[in-house]
Amino acid sequence: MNPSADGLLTPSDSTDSGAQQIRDAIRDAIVERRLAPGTKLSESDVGGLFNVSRTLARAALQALSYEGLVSVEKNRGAFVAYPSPEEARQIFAARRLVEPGILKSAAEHITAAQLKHLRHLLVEEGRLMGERGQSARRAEIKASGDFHLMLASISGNLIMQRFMEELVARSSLVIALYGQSSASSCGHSEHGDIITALEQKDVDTACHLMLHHIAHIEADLDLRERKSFGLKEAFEH
Amino acid sequence: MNPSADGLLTPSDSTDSGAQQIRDAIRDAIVERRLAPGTKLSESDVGGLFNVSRTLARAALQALSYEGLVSVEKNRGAFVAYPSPEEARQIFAARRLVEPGILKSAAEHITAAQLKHLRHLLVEEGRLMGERGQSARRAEIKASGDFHLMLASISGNLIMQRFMEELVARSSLVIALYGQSSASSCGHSEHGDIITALEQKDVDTACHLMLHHIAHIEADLDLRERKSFGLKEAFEH
DNA sequence: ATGGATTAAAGTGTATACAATAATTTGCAT
DNA sequence: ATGCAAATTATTGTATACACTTTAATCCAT
Repeated sequence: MNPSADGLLTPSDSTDSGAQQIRDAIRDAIVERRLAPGTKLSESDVGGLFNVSRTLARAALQALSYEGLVSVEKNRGAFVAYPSPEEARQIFAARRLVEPGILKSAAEHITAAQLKHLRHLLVEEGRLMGERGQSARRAEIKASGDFHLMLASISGNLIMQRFMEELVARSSLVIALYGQSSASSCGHSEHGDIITALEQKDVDTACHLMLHHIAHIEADLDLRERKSFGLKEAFEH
Repeated sequence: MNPSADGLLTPSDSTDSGAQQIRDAIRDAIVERRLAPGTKLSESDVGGLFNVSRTLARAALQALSYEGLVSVEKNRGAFVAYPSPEEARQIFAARRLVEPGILKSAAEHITAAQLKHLRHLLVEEGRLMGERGQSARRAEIKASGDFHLMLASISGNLIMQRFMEELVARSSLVIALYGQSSASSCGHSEHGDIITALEQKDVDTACHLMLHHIAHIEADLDLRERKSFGLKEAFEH
């Protein structure tokens, strides 16, 4: 039985090539934090939820494990990834390493239309910050990531784009686990500043702002080992 | 029937968890260029070669497609990837973007033992350059990549390490397709120079040398669209 | 012979079936 | 009641089976 997965996923009524679809749906659920880290994803449950056989469910889970969003343990099954503090540090180290370069490349290629699109994403993000409720929060989380992904897309490098997709998704998991201030939105204005620097073709400033921005997100994390003690320890004293 | 796969792969006699093993074996075969770009990898053939069912063969091929080493076309099957010139450019752009950062991080963490290990890899690489024959060539290709992977490993970031593994493997495919001077070894001395710079804690120089090195490899490529025209066109005039 | 439609073969997409492993429950002795 | 062992259940690992798509081969008409 998996009560926590009830109604969490949205099996889209579609005509597509199977596993990919399921993978995307589960990924969205993880990134938007409808599925908590550590949640068991049994093949039968996943298959049942999407009305497919275990074969496809398994393929989807396997795919997600390559992205680092799901960890599969031999003979034990798949779980929503539960990144360790060290893993979290490495994820953000990777972003610090990579995002300035992406930004630089994006600055070289960016068109007026794309700049407008970025601004559009920004106001959308702002609007969601104003709204209240679960679904607005989820949309906000996604929007915040989309800003970074849009930059990767503008950079014109598909490989870096896919890599950033992985990093952004995993970041969402890390923030879900270790984030403190519920305001994941704190970085909103920083996004705006980066766009402004881009508009002015000031790449160095933009990169600087980006590093600052990532540092801000990281600063909101409490990366102490969560021992996840069970019942007994939890109620001692 | 797939004659070209005959005797190319080495089904290791092992006790492991199935698909992973097959994936690794095929990846090695691709990276060491025993499998040419475009080669069809049918699920039955792969399964037969490793004495497993299509299920596992398929899983392995799927996994390789996530790494960009194999491309699977719906209802048509899996093929050793045949990167386009544009894809090739993006792979090397990604390396230029990422490797200086990795090198910087490696320089911060490197120990004396690791430096020694790097030097050891270097002499091994040199030794292989001297030898003659297919298997030496393959080993040399692998050794050349291992230098870059070792740096990623030293950087201490598992995520960047895995990313570099993907980039190095795909680079091998690109060189197989578009490389001109058969001497993939031309970069050997440059590897040495980078190590020397590392020894002297001169990170800036090391990064510079690295960028130069990557540029050198790229310069040896002829990135023109290969139309791969068939028979008729090939014999017109 | 050549071109095109039809038919046969081969291969992939997905579901199901069976074997092996891990988790859970039951039963028993203390 | 508590702790351990055996048996039961559930879940994963892998193979096989069947449906569907693509590719190749065959056949006929021109």
